[in-house]
Amino acid sequence: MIVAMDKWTVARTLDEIAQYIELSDPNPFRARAFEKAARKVETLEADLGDLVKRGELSSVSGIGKATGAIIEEIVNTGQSRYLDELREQYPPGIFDLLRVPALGLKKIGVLFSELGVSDLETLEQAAREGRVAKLKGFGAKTQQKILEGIEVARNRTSKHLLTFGLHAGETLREQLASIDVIEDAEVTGSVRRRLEVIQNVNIAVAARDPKKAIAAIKKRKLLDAIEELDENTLRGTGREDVVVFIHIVTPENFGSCVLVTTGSREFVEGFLAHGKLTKARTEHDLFEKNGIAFVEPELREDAAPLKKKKRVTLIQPTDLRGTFHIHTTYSDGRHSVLQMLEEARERGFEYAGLSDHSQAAFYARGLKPDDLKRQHAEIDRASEEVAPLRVFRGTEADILNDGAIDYGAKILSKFDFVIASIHSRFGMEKDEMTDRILRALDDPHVTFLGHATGRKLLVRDGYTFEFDKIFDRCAERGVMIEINGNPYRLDLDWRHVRRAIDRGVGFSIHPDAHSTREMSHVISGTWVARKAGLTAKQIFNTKPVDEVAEYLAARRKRALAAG
DNA sequence: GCCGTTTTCGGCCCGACTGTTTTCAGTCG
Repeated sequence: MIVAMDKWTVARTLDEIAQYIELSDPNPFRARAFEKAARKVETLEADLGDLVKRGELSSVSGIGKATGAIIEEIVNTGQSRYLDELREQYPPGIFDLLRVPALGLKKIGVLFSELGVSDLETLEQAAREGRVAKLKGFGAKTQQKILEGIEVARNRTSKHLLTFGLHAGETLREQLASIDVIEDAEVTGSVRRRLEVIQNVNIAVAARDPKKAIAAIKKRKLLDAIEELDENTLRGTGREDVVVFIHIVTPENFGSCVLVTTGSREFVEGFLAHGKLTKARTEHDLFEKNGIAFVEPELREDAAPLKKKKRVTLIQPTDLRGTFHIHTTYSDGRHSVLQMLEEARERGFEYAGLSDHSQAAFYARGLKPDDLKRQHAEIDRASEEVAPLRVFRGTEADILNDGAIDYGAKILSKFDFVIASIHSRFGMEKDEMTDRILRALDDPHVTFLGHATGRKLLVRDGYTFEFDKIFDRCAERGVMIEINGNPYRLDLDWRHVRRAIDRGVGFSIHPDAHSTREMSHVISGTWVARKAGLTAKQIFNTKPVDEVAEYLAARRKRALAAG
Protein backbone atom coordinates (compact mmCIF):
# COMPACT_ATOMS: atom_id res chain seq x y z
CA MET A 1 0.00 0.00 0.00
CA ILE A 2 1.21 3.46 -0.80
CA VAL A 3 1.55 5.64 2.26
CA ALA A 4 0.39 9.13 1.47
CA MET A 5 3.23 11.19 2.93
CA ASP A 6 2.55 14.86 2.82
CA LYS A 7 5.19 17.19 1.46
CA TRP A 8 5.86 18.73 4.87
CA THR A 9 6.95 15.38 6.26
CA VAL A 10 9.18 14.82 3.24
CA ALA A 11 10.72 18.27 3.70
CA ARG A 12 11.34 17.64 7.40
CA THR A 13 13.09 14.38 6.58
CA LEU A 14 15.33 16.08 4.03
CA ASP A 15 16.16 18.81 6.54
CA GLU A 16 17.10 16.23 9.15
CA ILE A 17 19.37 14.47 6.66
CA ALA A 18 20.97 17.84 5.88
CA GLN A 19 21.69 18.39 9.58
CA TYR A 20 23.39 15.01 9.90
CA ILE A 21 25.45 15.65 6.77
CA GLU A 22 26.63 18.95 8.16
CA LEU A 23 27.89 17.18 11.28
CA SER A 24 30.40 15.14 9.33
CA ASP A 25 30.79 16.32 5.76
CA PRO A 26 33.43 19.00 5.16
CA ASN A 27 31.62 20.03 1.98
CA PRO A 28 28.91 22.46 3.12
CA PHE A 29 27.19 22.39 -0.24
CA ARG A 30 26.10 18.82 0.11
CA ALA A 31 24.02 19.64 3.15
CA ARG A 32 22.73 22.74 1.42
CA ALA A 33 21.63 20.67 -1.56
CA PHE A 34 19.35 18.66 0.75
CA GLU A 35 17.99 21.82 2.33
CA LYS A 36 17.36 23.24 -1.09
CA ALA A 37 15.48 20.10 -2.11
CA ALA A 38 13.41 20.39 1.09
CA ARG A 39 12.42 23.97 0.26
CA LYS A 40 11.56 22.87 -3.29
CA VAL A 41 9.30 20.12 -2.02
CA GLU A 42 7.51 22.51 0.32
CA THR A 43 6.71 25.03 -2.36
CA LEU A 44 5.71 22.45 -4.93
CA GLU A 45 2.44 23.35 -6.60
CA ALA A 46 1.93 19.91 -8.14
CA ASP A 47 1.01 16.91 -6.02
CA LEU A 48 4.14 15.15 -4.79
CA GLY A 49 2.59 11.68 -5.07
CA ASP A 50 1.64 12.34 -8.70
CA LEU A 51 5.13 13.53 -9.57
CA VAL A 52 6.63 10.36 -8.12
CA LYS A 53 4.13 8.14 -9.92
CA ARG A 54 4.88 9.79 -13.23
CA GLY A 55 8.63 9.72 -12.60
CA GLU A 56 8.87 13.47 -13.07
CA LEU A 57 10.61 14.29 -9.81
CA SER A 58 13.99 14.97 -11.37
CA SER A 59 12.43 17.52 -13.73
CA VAL A 60 12.12 19.77 -10.70
CA SER A 61 15.11 22.06 -10.52
CA GLY A 62 17.01 21.43 -7.28
CA ILE A 63 15.98 17.81 -7.03
CA GLY A 64 18.48 15.43 -8.57
CA LYS A 65 19.29 11.75 -8.58
CA ALA A 66 20.12 11.29 -4.91
CA THR A 67 17.51 13.58 -3.38
CA GLY A 68 14.92 12.34 -5.87
CA ALA A 69 15.48 8.72 -4.86
CA ILE A 70 15.13 9.62 -1.18
CA ILE A 71 11.93 11.57 -1.77
CA GLU A 72 10.53 8.68 -3.77
CA GLU A 73 11.35 6.25 -0.97
CA ILE A 74 9.70 8.45 1.65
CA VAL A 75 6.59 8.87 -0.47
CA ASN A 76 6.35 5.11 -1.11
CA THR A 77 7.40 3.65 2.22
CA GLY A 78 7.04 6.49 4.69
CA GLN A 79 10.70 6.35 5.68
CA SER A 80 14.25 6.83 4.51
CA ARG A 81 16.85 4.13 5.05
CA TYR A 82 19.57 6.71 4.56
CA LEU A 83 18.19 8.79 7.42
CA ASP A 84 17.86 5.67 9.59
CA GLU A 85 21.54 4.89 8.99
CA LEU A 86 22.55 8.43 9.89
CA ARG A 87 20.49 8.32 13.05
CA GLU A 88 22.27 5.15 14.15
CA GLN A 89 25.66 6.79 13.83
CA TYR A 90 24.90 9.53 16.34
CA PRO A 91 23.38 9.72 19.84
CA PRO A 92 19.68 10.60 19.80
CA GLY A 93 19.96 13.97 21.54
CA ILE A 94 22.91 15.28 19.54
CA PHE A 95 20.96 18.21 18.08
CA ASP A 96 19.99 19.39 21.58
CA LEU A 97 23.55 20.71 21.75
CA LEU A 98 22.50 23.37 19.24
CA ARG A 99 20.83 25.13 22.16
CA VAL A 100 24.29 26.03 23.43
CA PRO A 101 25.16 29.44 21.96
CA ALA A 102 28.37 29.42 19.94
CA LEU A 103 27.89 25.76 19.06
CA GLY A 104 26.95 24.93 15.51
CA LEU A 105 26.78 21.64 13.69
CA LYS A 106 30.43 21.73 12.63
CA LYS A 107 31.73 22.09 16.16
CA ILE A 108 29.22 19.57 17.48
CA GLY A 109 30.44 17.10 14.87
CA VAL A 110 34.05 17.53 16.02
CA LEU A 111 33.12 17.30 19.71
CA PHE A 112 31.31 14.06 19.05
CA SER A 113 33.92 12.39 16.87
CA GLU A 114 36.95 13.52 18.91
CA LEU A 115 35.61 13.46 22.46
CA GLY A 116 32.46 11.38 22.26
CA VAL A 117 30.35 14.32 23.43
CA SER A 118 26.68 13.33 23.11
CA ASP A 119 24.71 15.65 25.41
CA LEU A 120 25.02 18.62 27.77
CA GLU A 121 26.46 16.45 30.57
CA THR A 122 29.29 14.90 28.55
CA LEU A 123 30.00 18.28 27.02
CA GLU A 124 30.28 19.92 30.44
CA GLN A 125 32.60 17.19 31.67
CA ALA A 126 34.87 17.50 28.65
CA ALA A 127 35.00 21.28 28.98
CA ARG A 128 35.69 21.20 32.72
CA GLU A 129 38.55 18.77 32.19
CA GLY A 130 40.05 21.11 29.60
CA ARG A 131 39.76 18.60 26.78
CA VAL A 132 37.70 20.95 24.59
CA ALA A 133 40.38 23.67 24.49
CA LYS A 134 42.91 21.19 23.15
CA LEU A 135 40.89 20.38 20.03
CA LYS A 136 41.97 21.84 16.72
CA GLY A 137 39.94 24.95 16.00
CA PHE A 138 38.94 25.33 19.63
CA GLY A 139 40.71 27.27 22.36
CA ALA A 140 40.45 28.45 25.94
CA LYS A 141 37.94 31.15 25.08
CA THR A 142 35.68 28.82 23.16
CA GLN A 143 35.81 26.34 26.02
CA GLN A 144 34.80 29.05 28.47
CA LYS A 145 32.02 30.21 26.15
CA ILE A 146 30.75 26.65 25.93
CA LEU A 147 30.66 26.32 29.73
CA GLU A 148 28.63 29.52 29.96
CA GLY A 149 26.49 28.38 27.07
CA ILE A 150 25.64 25.12 28.83
CA GLU A 151 24.05 27.13 31.64
CA VAL A 152 22.06 29.15 29.13
CA ALA A 153 20.92 25.97 27.41
CA ARG A 154 19.91 24.34 30.70
CA ASN A 155 17.95 27.39 31.70
CA ARG A 156 16.17 27.39 28.38
CA THR A 157 15.27 23.72 28.40
CA SER A 158 13.24 24.16 31.59
CA LYS A 159 11.23 26.91 29.93
CA HIS A 160 8.86 26.83 27.00
CA LEU A 161 7.27 29.16 24.54
CA LEU A 162 3.71 30.20 25.27
CA THR A 163 2.53 28.72 21.98
CA PHE A 164 3.85 25.33 23.06
CA GLY A 165 2.28 25.59 26.51
CA LEU A 166 -1.04 26.65 25.03
CA HIS A 167 -1.12 23.74 22.63
CA ALA A 168 -0.01 21.22 25.26
CA GLY A 169 -2.53 22.62 27.76
CA GLU A 170 -5.48 22.67 25.38
CA THR A 171 -4.79 19.13 24.17
CA LEU A 172 -4.66 17.87 27.73
CA ARG A 173 -7.73 19.87 28.72
CA GLU A 174 -9.74 18.20 25.97
CA GLN A 175 -8.54 14.76 27.02
CA LEU A 176 -9.43 15.46 30.66
CA ALA A 177 -12.84 16.90 29.79
CA SER A 178 -13.67 13.70 27.93
CA ILE A 179 -13.31 11.60 31.09
CA ASP A 180 -16.82 10.82 32.35
CA VAL A 181 -16.27 11.63 36.04
CA ILE A 182 -14.87 15.04 35.13
CA GLU A 183 -17.40 17.87 34.74
CA ASP A 184 -15.19 20.69 33.66
CA ALA A 185 -11.56 21.50 32.91
CA GLU A 186 -9.77 24.75 32.20
CA VAL A 187 -6.19 25.68 31.40
CA THR A 188 -4.98 28.16 34.03
CA GLY A 189 -1.60 29.41 35.25
CA SER A 190 0.82 31.51 33.22
CA VAL A 191 -0.55 29.99 30.00
CA ARG A 192 -3.96 31.52 30.71
CA ARG A 193 -2.26 34.78 31.59
CA ARG A 194 -0.55 34.53 28.17
CA LEU A 195 2.92 35.06 29.55
CA GLU A 196 5.36 34.81 26.62
CA VAL A 197 7.56 32.17 28.26
CA ILE A 198 6.15 29.58 30.65
CA GLN A 199 7.69 27.11 33.11
CA ASN A 200 4.74 24.76 33.55
CA VAL A 201 1.18 24.05 32.53
CA ASN A 202 -1.70 24.21 35.02
CA ILE A 203 -5.15 22.76 34.56
CA ALA A 204 -8.11 23.15 36.91
CA VAL A 205 -10.53 20.23 36.95
CA ALA A 206 -14.02 20.00 38.47
CA ALA A 207 -15.32 16.61 39.65
CA ARG A 208 -18.03 15.52 42.12
CA ASP A 209 -15.62 12.96 43.50
CA PRO A 210 -12.01 14.18 43.22
CA LYS A 211 -10.66 10.80 44.34
CA LYS A 212 -12.39 9.02 41.47
CA ALA A 213 -11.19 11.69 39.05
CA ILE A 214 -7.58 11.29 40.19
CA ALA A 215 -7.78 7.53 39.75
CA ALA A 216 -9.26 7.97 36.28
CA ILE A 217 -6.58 10.45 35.21
CA LYS A 218 -3.81 8.17 36.45
CA LYS A 219 -5.33 5.23 34.62
CA ARG A 220 -5.41 7.15 31.33
CA LYS A 221 -1.65 7.76 31.48
CA LEU A 222 -2.00 11.20 29.93
CA LEU A 223 1.31 12.22 31.51
CA ASP A 224 4.66 10.62 32.37
CA ALA A 225 5.99 10.31 35.93
CA ILE A 226 2.61 11.25 37.36
CA GLU A 227 2.46 11.64 41.14
CA GLU A 228 0.00 12.87 43.78
CA LEU A 229 1.35 15.97 45.53
CA ASP A 230 -1.69 16.15 47.80
CA GLU A 231 -5.35 15.07 47.67
CA ASN A 232 -6.15 17.78 45.12
CA THR A 233 -3.01 17.98 43.00
CA LEU A 234 -1.30 15.80 40.44
CA ARG A 235 2.03 16.52 38.86
CA GLY A 236 3.45 14.90 35.77
CA THR A 237 5.44 15.64 32.65
CA GLY A 238 4.15 16.02 29.13
CA ARG A 239 5.81 16.44 25.74
CA GLU A 240 9.28 17.98 25.80
CA ASP A 241 9.39 17.37 29.55
CA VAL A 242 7.02 20.21 30.32
CA VAL A 243 5.86 20.02 33.94
CA VAL A 244 2.08 19.81 34.26
CA PHE A 245 0.02 20.42 37.40
CA ILE A 246 -3.59 19.21 37.52
CA HIS A 247 -5.72 20.70 40.29
CA ILE A 248 -8.87 18.69 41.07
CA VAL A 249 -11.70 20.22 43.11
CA THR A 250 -15.45 19.78 43.56
CA PRO A 251 -17.63 21.83 41.18
CA GLU A 252 -18.64 24.40 43.84
CA ASN A 253 -14.94 25.20 44.36
CA PHE A 254 -14.05 25.34 40.68
CA GLY A 255 -14.30 29.13 40.43
CA SER A 256 -11.82 29.62 43.28
CA CYS A 257 -9.51 26.97 41.90
CA VAL A 258 -9.40 28.63 38.50
CA LEU A 259 -8.68 32.01 40.07
CA VAL A 260 -5.98 30.81 42.43
CA THR A 261 -4.16 28.58 39.96
CA THR A 262 -4.27 31.27 37.27
CA GLY A 263 -2.32 33.62 39.50
CA SER A 264 -0.23 35.63 39.62
CA ARG A 265 0.51 35.47 43.31
CA GLU A 266 0.37 39.28 43.56
CA PHE A 267 -3.01 39.32 41.87
CA VAL A 268 -4.47 36.57 44.06
CA GLU A 269 -3.20 38.30 47.21
CA GLY A 270 -4.74 41.53 45.98
CA PHE A 271 -8.02 39.75 45.34
CA LEU A 272 -8.05 38.28 48.85
CA ALA A 273 -7.45 41.74 50.30
CA HIS A 274 -10.73 42.84 48.69
CA GLY A 275 -12.76 39.66 48.76
CA LYS A 276 -13.07 36.01 49.74
CA LEU A 277 -12.91 32.61 48.05
CA THR A 278 -16.58 31.85 48.42
CA LYS A 279 -18.28 28.89 46.76
CA ALA A 280 -18.68 29.57 43.06
CA ARG A 281 -18.94 27.27 40.06
CA THR A 282 -17.25 29.76 37.76
CA GLU A 283 -14.67 32.43 38.18
CA HIS A 284 -17.14 35.03 36.91
CA ASP A 285 -19.51 34.09 39.73
CA LEU A 286 -16.70 34.50 42.21
CA PHE A 287 -15.90 38.01 40.99
CA GLU A 288 -19.58 38.91 41.03
CA LYS A 289 -20.23 37.59 44.53
CA ASN A 290 -17.32 39.69 45.77
CA GLY A 291 -18.48 42.79 43.93
CA ILE A 292 -15.21 42.99 41.98
CA ALA A 293 -15.20 43.78 38.26
CA PHE A 294 -13.86 40.83 36.25
CA VAL A 295 -10.20 41.17 35.35
CA GLU A 296 -9.02 39.54 32.12
CA PRO A 297 -6.44 36.83 32.90
CA GLU A 298 -3.84 38.59 30.73
CA LEU A 299 -3.90 41.58 33.07
CA ARG A 300 -3.25 39.64 36.24
CA GLU A 301 0.50 40.09 36.62
CA ASP A 302 -0.11 42.40 39.56
CA ALA A 303 -3.01 43.63 41.69
CA ALA A 304 -3.43 47.05 40.06
CA PRO A 305 -6.31 46.12 37.68
CA LEU A 306 -8.47 45.14 40.69
CA LYS A 307 -9.02 48.85 41.30
CA LYS A 308 -10.89 49.28 38.00
CA LYS A 309 -14.64 49.69 38.42
CA LYS A 310 -15.50 48.23 35.01
CA ARG A 311 -14.24 45.29 33.00
CA VAL A 312 -11.97 46.35 30.14
CA THR A 313 -12.85 44.98 26.70
CA LEU A 314 -9.53 43.93 25.21
CA ILE A 315 -8.82 43.47 21.53
CA GLN A 316 -9.75 40.10 20.00
CA PRO A 317 -8.46 38.39 16.86
CA THR A 318 -11.82 38.96 15.17
CA ASP A 319 -11.33 42.72 15.52
CA LEU A 320 -8.51 42.63 12.97
CA ARG A 321 -9.69 43.64 9.52
CA GLY A 322 -6.42 43.18 7.71
CA THR A 323 -2.70 42.97 8.26
CA PHE A 324 0.76 43.84 6.96
CA HIS A 325 4.20 42.16 6.94
CA ILE A 326 3.62 39.19 4.68
CA HIS A 327 6.49 37.52 2.79
CA THR A 328 6.28 35.60 -0.47
CA THR A 329 8.53 33.40 -2.60
CA TYR A 330 10.05 36.60 -4.02
CA SER A 331 12.21 36.69 -0.88
CA ASP A 332 12.27 34.04 1.85
CA GLY A 333 8.57 33.15 1.98
CA ARG A 334 7.34 29.67 1.12
CA HIS A 335 4.20 30.60 -0.77
CA SER A 336 3.47 32.71 -3.81
CA VAL A 337 1.94 36.17 -3.92
CA LEU A 338 -1.40 34.69 -4.91
CA GLN A 339 -1.32 31.95 -2.29
CA MET A 340 -0.61 34.42 0.51
CA LEU A 341 -3.34 36.77 -0.66
CA GLU A 342 -5.86 33.96 -0.96
CA GLU A 343 -5.02 32.96 2.59
CA ALA A 344 -5.65 36.53 3.75
CA ARG A 345 -8.98 36.58 1.98
CA GLU A 346 -9.99 33.23 3.46
CA ARG A 347 -9.25 34.62 6.90
CA GLY A 348 -11.88 37.23 6.22
CA PHE A 349 -9.46 40.14 5.91
CA GLU A 350 -10.45 43.27 3.99
CA TYR A 351 -6.84 44.09 3.17
CA ALA A 352 -3.36 42.62 3.16
CA GLY A 353 0.05 44.28 2.87
CA LEU A 354 2.86 42.34 1.19
CA SER A 355 6.39 43.15 2.29
CA ASP A 356 9.32 41.11 1.08
CA HIS A 357 12.88 41.76 2.19
CA SER A 358 14.94 44.53 0.63
CA GLN A 359 18.18 44.01 -1.26
CA ALA A 360 20.49 44.39 1.76
CA ALA A 361 19.00 41.25 3.32
CA PHE A 362 21.08 38.86 1.18
CA TYR A 363 20.53 35.85 3.38
CA ALA A 364 16.76 36.28 2.98
CA ARG A 365 17.03 36.73 -0.79
CA GLY A 366 16.04 40.39 -0.59
CA LEU A 367 14.63 41.90 -3.78
CA LYS A 368 16.75 43.97 -6.14
CA PRO A 369 15.08 46.90 -7.93
CA ASP A 370 14.52 44.78 -11.05
CA ASP A 371 12.81 42.05 -9.02
CA LEU A 372 10.49 44.69 -7.61
CA LYS A 373 9.18 45.54 -11.06
CA ARG A 374 8.37 41.90 -11.71
CA GLN A 375 6.78 41.50 -8.32
CA HIS A 376 4.66 44.60 -8.62
CA ALA A 377 3.33 43.36 -11.95
CA GLU A 378 2.52 40.01 -10.36
CA ILE A 379 0.85 41.68 -7.39
CA ASP A 380 -1.31 43.69 -9.77
CA ARG A 381 -2.43 40.52 -11.55
CA ALA A 382 -3.06 38.66 -8.30
CA SER A 383 -4.98 41.60 -6.84
CA GLU A 384 -7.64 41.21 -9.50
CA GLU A 385 -8.08 37.56 -8.61
CA VAL A 386 -8.52 38.12 -4.89
CA ALA A 387 -10.94 41.06 -5.08
CA PRO A 388 -12.53 42.51 -3.04
CA LEU A 389 -9.45 42.00 -0.85
CA ARG A 390 -7.47 45.22 -1.06
CA VAL A 391 -3.75 44.64 -1.56
CA PHE A 392 -1.06 47.06 -0.39
CA ARG A 393 2.41 46.89 -1.90
CA GLY A 394 5.10 47.26 0.70
CA THR A 395 8.59 46.23 1.67
CA GLU A 396 10.40 45.16 4.79
CA ALA A 397 13.39 47.42 4.20
CA ASP A 398 16.60 46.97 6.14
CA ILE A 399 17.73 49.69 8.47
CA LEU A 400 21.35 49.88 7.34
CA ASN A 401 24.22 50.23 9.77
CA ASP A 402 24.16 54.02 9.61
CA GLY A 403 20.37 54.20 10.02
CA ALA A 404 19.60 54.87 6.36
CA ILE A 405 16.74 52.85 4.88
CA ASP A 406 17.69 50.36 2.18
CA TYR A 407 16.69 51.22 -1.44
CA GLY A 408 16.65 54.99 -0.90
CA ALA A 409 13.91 57.57 -1.43
CA LYS A 410 13.28 57.06 -5.14
CA ILE A 411 12.40 53.39 -4.79
CA LEU A 412 10.81 53.68 -1.34
CA SER A 413 8.30 56.17 -2.72
CA LYS A 414 6.87 53.42 -4.94
CA PHE A 415 5.50 51.47 -1.97
CA ASP A 416 2.19 51.92 -0.21
CA PHE A 417 3.95 51.24 3.09
CA VAL A 418 7.43 50.56 4.43
CA ILE A 419 8.35 48.38 7.39
CA ALA A 420 11.83 49.33 8.59
CA SER A 421 13.67 46.49 10.34
CA ILE A 422 17.13 45.69 11.62
CA HIS A 423 18.70 42.47 10.35
CA SER A 424 22.39 43.15 10.82
CA ARG A 425 24.90 44.33 13.43
CA PHE A 426 22.73 43.29 16.38
CA GLY A 427 25.58 43.77 18.80
CA MET A 428 25.89 47.53 18.39
CA GLU A 429 26.49 49.64 21.47
CA LYS A 430 23.36 51.11 23.05
CA ASP A 431 23.98 54.73 22.01
CA GLU A 432 25.01 53.84 18.49
CA MET A 433 21.96 51.59 18.10
CA THR A 434 19.65 54.28 19.44
CA ASP A 435 21.03 56.81 16.94
CA ARG A 436 20.74 54.28 14.16
CA ILE A 437 17.04 53.67 14.84
CA LEU A 438 16.31 57.34 15.44
CA ARG A 439 17.73 58.18 12.04
CA ALA A 440 15.63 55.45 10.45
CA LEU A 441 12.49 56.87 12.04
CA ASP A 442 13.28 60.25 10.51
CA ASP A 443 12.86 58.83 7.01
CA PRO A 444 9.38 60.00 5.95
CA HIS A 445 8.78 56.80 3.95
CA VAL A 446 8.78 54.62 7.04
CA THR A 447 5.31 53.50 8.12
CA PHE A 448 6.14 50.83 10.68
CA LEU A 449 9.11 49.87 12.82
CA GLY A 450 9.45 46.08 12.41
CA HIS A 451 10.25 43.62 15.26
CA ALA A 452 11.62 46.50 17.30
CA THR A 453 14.06 44.62 19.56
CA GLY A 454 14.95 41.66 17.33
CA ARG A 455 14.62 39.23 20.21
CA LYS A 456 14.04 35.51 19.79
CA LEU A 457 12.46 34.08 22.91
CA LEU A 458 14.64 31.48 24.67
CA VAL A 459 17.27 31.98 21.97
CA ARG A 460 18.61 35.50 22.14
CA ASP A 461 17.88 38.82 23.81
CA GLY A 462 17.00 41.78 21.67
CA TYR A 463 19.42 44.54 20.82
CA THR A 464 19.75 47.34 23.29
CA PHE A 465 18.67 50.92 22.74
CA GLU A 466 17.01 53.66 24.72
CA PHE A 467 13.36 52.72 24.58
CA ASP A 468 11.87 56.04 25.61
CA LYS A 469 13.87 57.98 23.02
CA ILE A 470 12.67 55.63 20.29
CA PHE A 471 9.07 55.71 21.50
CA ASP A 472 9.04 59.50 21.62
CA ARG A 473 10.47 59.75 18.11
CA CYS A 474 7.90 57.23 16.82
CA ALA A 475 5.11 59.31 18.33
CA GLU A 476 6.58 62.50 16.91
CA ARG A 477 7.01 61.11 13.38
CA GLY A 478 3.83 59.08 13.33
CA VAL A 479 5.73 55.83 12.82
CA MET A 480 3.79 52.90 14.21
CA ILE A 481 5.55 50.06 15.98
CA GLU A 482 4.56 46.61 14.87
CA ILE A 483 3.54 43.94 17.30
CA ASN A 484 5.27 41.02 15.63
CA GLY A 485 3.11 37.99 16.34
CA ASN A 486 5.68 35.34 15.47
CA PRO A 487 5.50 33.13 18.60
CA TYR A 488 9.31 33.10 18.79
CA ARG A 489 9.46 36.89 18.76
CA LEU A 490 6.33 38.46 20.27
CA ASP A 491 8.21 41.68 19.73
CA LEU A 492 7.63 44.42 20.97
CA ASP A 493 7.30 42.95 24.46
CA TRP A 494 3.93 43.71 26.11
CA ARG A 495 5.65 45.55 28.98
CA HIS A 496 7.16 47.98 26.52
CA VAL A 497 3.95 48.26 24.51
CA ARG A 498 2.27 49.62 27.64
CA ARG A 499 5.06 52.12 28.09
CA ALA A 500 4.97 53.20 24.44
CA ILE A 501 1.19 53.62 24.38
CA ASP A 502 1.48 56.04 27.28
CA ARG A 503 3.90 58.05 25.16
CA GLY A 504 1.47 58.23 22.23
CA VAL A 505 2.88 55.52 19.93
CA GLY A 506 0.55 53.74 17.47
CA PHE A 507 0.58 49.96 17.05
CA SER A 508 -0.28 47.45 14.35
CA ILE A 509 -0.40 43.66 14.70
CA HIS A 510 1.57 41.76 12.05
CA PRO A 511 2.16 38.04 11.42
CA ASP A 512 5.60 38.31 9.75
CA ALA A 513 4.22 35.38 7.75
CA HIS A 514 6.63 33.29 5.68
CA SER A 515 3.94 30.76 4.76
CA THR A 516 0.16 30.57 4.63
CA ARG A 517 0.18 28.76 7.94
CA GLU A 518 2.08 31.58 9.59
CA MET A 519 -0.73 34.01 8.82
CA SER A 520 -2.13 32.69 12.12
CA HIS A 521 0.59 34.69 13.86
CA VAL A 522 -1.82 37.61 13.90
CA ILE A 523 -3.58 35.67 16.64
CA SER A 524 -0.44 35.33 18.75
CA GLY A 525 0.05 39.03 18.09
CA THR A 526 -3.21 39.74 19.90
CA TRP A 527 -1.79 37.94 22.97
CA VAL A 528 0.75 40.74 23.28
CA ALA A 529 -1.78 43.50 22.66
CA ARG A 530 -4.20 42.04 25.21
CA LYS A 531 -1.47 41.59 27.77
CA ALA A 532 -0.54 45.23 27.25
CA GLY A 533 -4.18 46.07 27.99
CA LEU A 534 -5.03 47.37 24.52
CA THR A 535 -8.52 47.72 23.12
CA ALA A 536 -9.38 47.26 19.45
CA LYS A 537 -9.41 51.02 18.91
CA GLN A 538 -5.76 51.29 19.83
CA ILE A 539 -4.63 49.01 16.99
CA PHE A 540 -4.20 50.35 13.45
CA ASN A 541 -5.27 47.23 11.58
CA THR A 542 -8.67 47.05 13.21
CA LYS A 543 -9.61 50.04 11.07
CA PRO A 544 -11.75 49.54 7.96
CA VAL A 545 -10.03 49.35 4.60
CA ASP A 546 -10.99 52.82 3.39
CA GLU A 547 -9.59 54.50 6.45
CA VAL A 548 -6.36 52.52 6.22
CA ALA A 549 -5.96 53.25 2.51
CA GLU A 550 -6.58 56.93 3.09
CA TYR A 551 -4.04 57.07 5.91
CA LEU A 552 -1.34 55.32 3.89
CA ALA A 553 -1.98 57.49 0.84
CA ALA A 554 -1.78 60.68 2.88
CA ARG A 555 1.44 59.55 4.50
CA ARG A 556 2.92 58.69 1.15
CA LYS A 557 2.00 62.08 -0.22
CA ARG A 558 3.73 63.73 2.71
CA ALA A 559 6.84 61.62 2.09
CA LEU A 560 6.89 62.65 -1.57
CA ALA A 561 6.60 66.31 -0.62
CA ALA A 562 9.44 65.88 1.88
CA GLY A 563 11.62 64.71 -0.92
C1' DG B 1 24.53 17.04 -4.16
C1' DC B 2 22.87 19.93 -8.09
C1' DC B 3 23.34 22.67 -12.01
C1' DG B 4 24.91 24.39 -16.35
C1' DT B 5 27.75 24.95 -19.72
C1' DT B 6 32.62 28.46 -22.08
C1' DT B 7 29.37 20.48 -21.00
C1' DT B 8 31.87 16.17 -16.90
C1' DC B 9 34.20 20.46 -13.48
C1' DG B 10 33.70 24.63 -10.70
C1' DG B 11 30.73 27.24 -8.27
C1' DC B 12 27.05 27.25 -5.10
C1' DC B 13 22.71 34.30 -1.98
C1' DC B 14 26.51 37.81 1.72
C1' DG B 15 28.93 40.06 5.74
C1' DA B 16 30.16 40.93 10.57
C1' DC B 17 32.14 38.95 14.23
C1' DT B 18 34.92 35.93 16.96
C1' DG B 19 38.48 33.12 18.00
C1' DT B 20 41.57 30.62 16.07
C1' DT B 21 44.94 31.37 13.39
C1' DT B 22 49.30 33.94 10.56
C1' DT B 23 45.16 33.43 6.20
C1' DC B 24 40.90 31.09 7.82
C1' DA B 25 36.68 28.50 9.73
C1' DG B 26 32.53 28.50 12.22
C1' DT B 27 28.49 30.91 13.83
C1' DC B 28 24.90 34.00 13.34
C1' DG B 29 21.75 36.75 11.18
